[in-house]
Formats: sequence, structure tokens, C-alpha cells
Amino acid sequence: MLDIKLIREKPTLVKDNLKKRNAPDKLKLLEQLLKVDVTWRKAQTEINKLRQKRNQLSIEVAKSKKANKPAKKILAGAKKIDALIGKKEKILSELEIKEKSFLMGIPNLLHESVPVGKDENENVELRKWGSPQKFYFTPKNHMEILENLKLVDSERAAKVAGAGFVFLKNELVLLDLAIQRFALDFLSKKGFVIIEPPFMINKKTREGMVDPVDFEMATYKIENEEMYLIATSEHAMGAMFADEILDKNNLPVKLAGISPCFRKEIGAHGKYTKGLFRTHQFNKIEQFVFCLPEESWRLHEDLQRNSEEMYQALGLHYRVVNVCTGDIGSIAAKKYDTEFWMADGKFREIGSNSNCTDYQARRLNIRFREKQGQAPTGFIHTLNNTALATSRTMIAIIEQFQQKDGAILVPKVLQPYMNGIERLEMK
RNA sequence: GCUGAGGUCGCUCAAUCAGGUAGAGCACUGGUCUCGAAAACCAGCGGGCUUGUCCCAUGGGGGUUCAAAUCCCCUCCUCAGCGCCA
Repeated sequence: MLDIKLIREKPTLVKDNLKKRNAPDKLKLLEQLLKVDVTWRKAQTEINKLRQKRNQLSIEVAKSKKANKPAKKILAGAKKIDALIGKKEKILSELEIKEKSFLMGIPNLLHESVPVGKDENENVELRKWGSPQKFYFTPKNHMEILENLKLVDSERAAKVAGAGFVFLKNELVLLDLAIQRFALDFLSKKGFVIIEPPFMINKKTREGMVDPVDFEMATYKIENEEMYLIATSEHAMGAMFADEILDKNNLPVKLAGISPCFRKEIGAHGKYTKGLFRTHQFNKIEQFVFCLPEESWRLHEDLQRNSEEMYQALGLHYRVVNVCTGDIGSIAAKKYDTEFWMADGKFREIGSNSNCTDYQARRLNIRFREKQGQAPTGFIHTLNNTALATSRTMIAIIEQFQQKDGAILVPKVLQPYMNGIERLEMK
């Protein structure tokens, strides 16, 4: 959510931002918002004046009663005004709801370094790291390899749960856990606090954290309860400090979340959905940061470096793209996607790193202050970046490190977490 | 899940029984004083807008009333005891 004051004072700034985002419908929304805002302010002032009158009459009633004088006349007048206020309040609250929903629909202001573009095809590649091994055979898709090694059972998973679920088996489970342990140890050394969040969130948290579009498409709701399965630990961690004021000297707060992620949407048109790439459930270690406004851009780069150091330690070939204005999503001011090389020669997303500036914090009401006892100075900034999502990291490992005999080489850094297993192979 | 007690400014509490329009202390900020600091004193210290002798704000939502922290209903959370259970 943007600051309504900023929109009032600098509407052209917001407008230019929407133009950059190539969002004509949002431009309309902005016009509507500005209109409603004027009406709301008028109505507010009008109501305030009526309330003032009523308050004055109320005081007079109290005075008369104390003096044992009849207050009938005053009461009649007050009742009239009261009825009028009631009517106007209804209108006002309708305006408020409208204004809020318009305001929520206005996306975050983009950082100047975000490339302008229509869609994901215009994301700008910043760098590549590593290279795929020379395959002296035709590399296979990860599912084929895993099925040969009997490390997954997706048919039976479909039977018990449906499409989009898998049974992981034996060493693949160990690999999944190893990736998580590796990421936690890595981030812990970098000063992150390890967090296992609630895997369900309530309505208020959902409204504060989940983009309405994502919600419709991706979120599971618990039947008969206002509870939702998290689609990422970010949802729970972001709301951890909702309505709180953090002391400046305790910032930044850096969290490493470990959780399963539950997502409804997997079959969107034209999306790559093979095997483990999109499933209803996967495990992920997530970096989440609360910080002062002046440090967020530096931390954005730090978070990116953390992820890349992990991919490099695993030996994975990847590239980083600066996500363009048409593909960035409404919450982020800037976003890097990291994409890993797959056996079909394409790069696909393995992680996503966003600086949300104060956009999330304003909605969640998370502020900071110079020190204890002082009034809050402003809203903090939030950032989130995938550390390692196990399913996609496993795909990368399997497809990039597959051998001619169908075995998979386990990256050295993961071996200690897997009882020293060096290869996943047929037994 | 049941019973009880609670939720008021950053913190600790008051006003609740009996409705009359939210107050104190601490902390913090600025000023006076001082070489400087402490103490003392003065002022400020939740949000809004059209900056007023204005409006809103007592976990959240509704109701009664001229008027609600206070009375009624719903709901969330915390603590204690009991019950149930990996």
C-alpha cells in the first residue's frame, strides 16, 4: 500500500510509475482513487462539524441534568442531529471502504534501475555463473531419472492426493533435508535467525501479506475456519511484527524461515509444469528482512549474494535477471530472479529476490523509532528472497549432475548432511 | 474444549460497580539553568483533516443512548486452573 499523502501531493509521480508498469487499468484506478479521496475528505469535514454540534449538545444535557433543569428541548435537537450523523456515517464508511480498496490496488513505486518492458521476455540478464557439464549423451529430464532410480512415486501420490503431489523416497528425502540443513547453516552463519513459522495463518495476516491475485489462485483455505495454509514462510514471517514499533538499534532483523509451502495453482496456461517444478507442496528456506529505509538497497544486494553463494557452493549453473516493469508484480519496487539451467537448455526460476520498500510495512503497520520511549519515525522496509526451494534445487542438481549411467552426483557441500552419500544410483 | 481473570499512549496503572466525553507516573524530545552533565522547572509526547475552543481513538465488530473505557451481544488475544492429546 502506498501513502495516500504521497498520492495526493505527487500524483504525477504515481502516474508516471503506472505508465512505466504498462498498467492502463491502474491509471483508471488512480483517477478513481483521487476522486473518491476528495469526496471522502469533504464528507469527513461535514461529519466532523455535525459531531461537534452533537458533542456540544451532549455537554449541555449533562450540565442541565446536574443543575436539575429539564433538558427535553436539547435532547430533541440532539436526536435530530444524531439521526443525520448516522446517515452520513454510512456514506462515509462506504467511501472509506472504496478508497481503501482503490489504494490497495495501486502498485508500489518502482526503483529507477528496473528495466522497462512488457513481460518476462524483456527481463534483462545481468550475469551468468558456471556452465553445464559437457554431456556425451542426451541429458534426461529429472522425472525420468528419478523414476529410473525409484526415488519418486507420482502415480501413487496422484492416487492418494491428486495431481501435483509426489512421494519422495529414500535418498531423495535425504537430499531434500540436506538442502534445507545446508541453507539454514549457511544463513545462520550470516547472522540470520532461524524460524519455523506457523504453517497456517489467519484472515488478518492473509489480508496483510497475500496479494489478492495470488490469494485467489494459490491459497488453500481450511474448511469452516478463517485459516489458510501458507504458500511460503514469508506470509507468516512478514506479519510477525505487525502493529509493532521496532527500535532502530535492533534493525535489521534477518530471518531464515523453514517451512513447507502449499500452492493451489499449478496448471496456469503455458507454464512449465513437469515433475517437481510445480507441485502443490514443497519445502523452502526463505530469507526475510526488516530494515531501515536507508539500508534496504544494500541489503537487497546482500540477499542476492547469499543466494548466489549457495548456488555456487552447490556448483549449479544459473543466471540472474533484473525483472522488468511488466513482469515485476505489484508489491516489489525491484526484483531479481535467479534462474537455473535445465536439461532442455532453458533457464527457469529457482529463486526470486524482492525489495518491497515500505509497501508491505505500511499495510502491516510495522514502524521503527530512534530509541525506546520515542515516537515512531516511519515505516520499515521489507525484503524477501528465496534461499533454497528444495524441489527446484533438486531438479537443478539432478539435471545438471546426471551421469551417463543414470546416477546423480551429490554436491560435496551436501554430502555431510547425507551420511556421506556421493552418488544417487541404482542399487 | 471448559471455568475464571484480564486487554486503556512506548511501559506501569487510574477512571468501569453507579454512563457525562480518557488522567497520572515512568520513559522520551525540546527549552531554561550549566563549562558540560545530573537535578529542578516549563513545554511537547496516538491518528485525521479544511489546524479548530475541531474530529476520531480504551484488542476488533455490532447494539442501546443526547452521550459508552463504563451497559448488552458477537469475536480475537493473553494469563491461571481444569480437561484432552502427539
